[in-house]
Amino acid sequence: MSADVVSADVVSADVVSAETVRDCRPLRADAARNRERILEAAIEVFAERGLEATPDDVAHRAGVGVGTVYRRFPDKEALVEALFEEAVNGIVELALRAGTITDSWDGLVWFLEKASERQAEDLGLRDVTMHCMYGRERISRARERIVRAVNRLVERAQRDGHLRADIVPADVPIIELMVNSVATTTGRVAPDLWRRYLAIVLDGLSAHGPSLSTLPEAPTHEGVEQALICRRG
Amino acid sequence: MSADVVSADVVSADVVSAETVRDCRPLRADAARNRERILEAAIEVFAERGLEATPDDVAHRAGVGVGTVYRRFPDKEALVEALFEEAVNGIVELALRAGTITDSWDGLVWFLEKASERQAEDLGLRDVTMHCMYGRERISRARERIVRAVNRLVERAQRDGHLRADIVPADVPIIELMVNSVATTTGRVAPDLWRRYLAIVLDGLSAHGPSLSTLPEAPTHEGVEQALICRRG
DNA sequence: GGTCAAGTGGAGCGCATCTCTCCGCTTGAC
DNA sequence: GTCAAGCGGAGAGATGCGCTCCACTTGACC
Repeated sequence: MSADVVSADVVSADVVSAETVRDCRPLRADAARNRERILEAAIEVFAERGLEATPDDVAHRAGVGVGTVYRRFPDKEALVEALFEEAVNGIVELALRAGTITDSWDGLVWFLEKASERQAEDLGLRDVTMHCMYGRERISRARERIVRAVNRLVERAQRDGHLRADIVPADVPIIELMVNSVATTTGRVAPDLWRRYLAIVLDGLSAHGPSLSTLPEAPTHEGVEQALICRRG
Repeated sequence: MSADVVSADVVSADVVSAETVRDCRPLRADAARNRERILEAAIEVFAERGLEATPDDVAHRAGVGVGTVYRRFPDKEALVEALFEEAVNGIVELALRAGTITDSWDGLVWFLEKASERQAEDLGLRDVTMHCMYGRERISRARERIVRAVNRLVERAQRDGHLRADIVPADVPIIELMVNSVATTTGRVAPDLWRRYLAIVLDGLSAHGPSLSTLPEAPTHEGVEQALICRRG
């Protein structure tokens, strides 16, 4: 890949991975401005459409050409990593903060709600946390930290007798998967509907039985039908 | 579409939709045999890969050429409809039979389990029942019958005080969506894992609190990780 | 103001993947 | 033996992807 440029510029060839150029020579003013625009556009576009959004979409939203995107980021994966390392670390932080909430059940509930909320708002974040494949290096390390923090949340809630004893930490990602699937499918029609099903699942996880607190707003028959029509293959 | 054949064969042009030919003139022996092979292959292929399986896949599995498939079925949708009308009606039947089970809660649980089971075994059926888009004519009529039968199941279970009063019939397809998403994602690694999450959700739906019956086998951390890696985009 | 590396835009390449057609060859029915 | 019916499968045509290439523009520095 970089081998075919060697003839032109031998010295800088191995340093020039477009991302690291940033701290070698300062970008020209217009280039720096465009870089910011690209990042902002990428955040929006990936949040709306998930990782299936294309670099062309990002470029268009940023008001630049695709070439400009590829000048700053060697490929799509680099762009995704640059964007989502922070966001995934945000989830780690949620899990850690949840551990500081006094009531262990409240902590677990708070984590599941906040994590689902972020993933419902940002389909790119959902894809990055759920489907591994992207971001081997930095992001998957963050994923491991999430696992450890979630382990502690689960064990603590069980020790306190709030969470059913037959739940295991590995249930948590599956539960998030279920809630995500609702958010993905019904998001356009009813952006907060997933909360209702998270509440139902939480009642099923509780060692004390249903919370008896009323569920979030119910879906309409028409709304559900509309949401199920024409969703992504 | 059929307009450009007119010059060749005016008289039969409007009757000759390849599906209806069956009851005009009997197929030649070998053609009839191939038709059966195609249907059998299609059942297998769509069950394994869902509606994203291609007519080429079906032809290959049946040991015939694609042309032969298109000779019998005018297009992919016709093939899908021919296959799944029966299967979707099977779901209607499940809902009706569930209504005859003496205990209304048991009836609802039985329906959700059986319906999920069929959809976990047959990804094509899952796609046909959940995503509308395919099979406007015959299949979507069956879907309406499912809705009516499910309404009755839900109302009966609530009247008897087994199902939480704040659940509505439209919750049922969403719950199936959640369970399906688990079956789809973890199916290869742990084909029965979805039962565990259906059980959790059912505990959340019950007006009496957790069933206290032990949950189906828990997932392993490794299994979950493996299932989340490399799934469909 | 002139110079030129740095930066730009977007047409388009190469690839993959779909659904479906076309046509020369084969075969079963009479 | 005849020939319509049936057959296989190459490939047309559409779509959509990630990414490259290069003629042109522009900001930074003298």
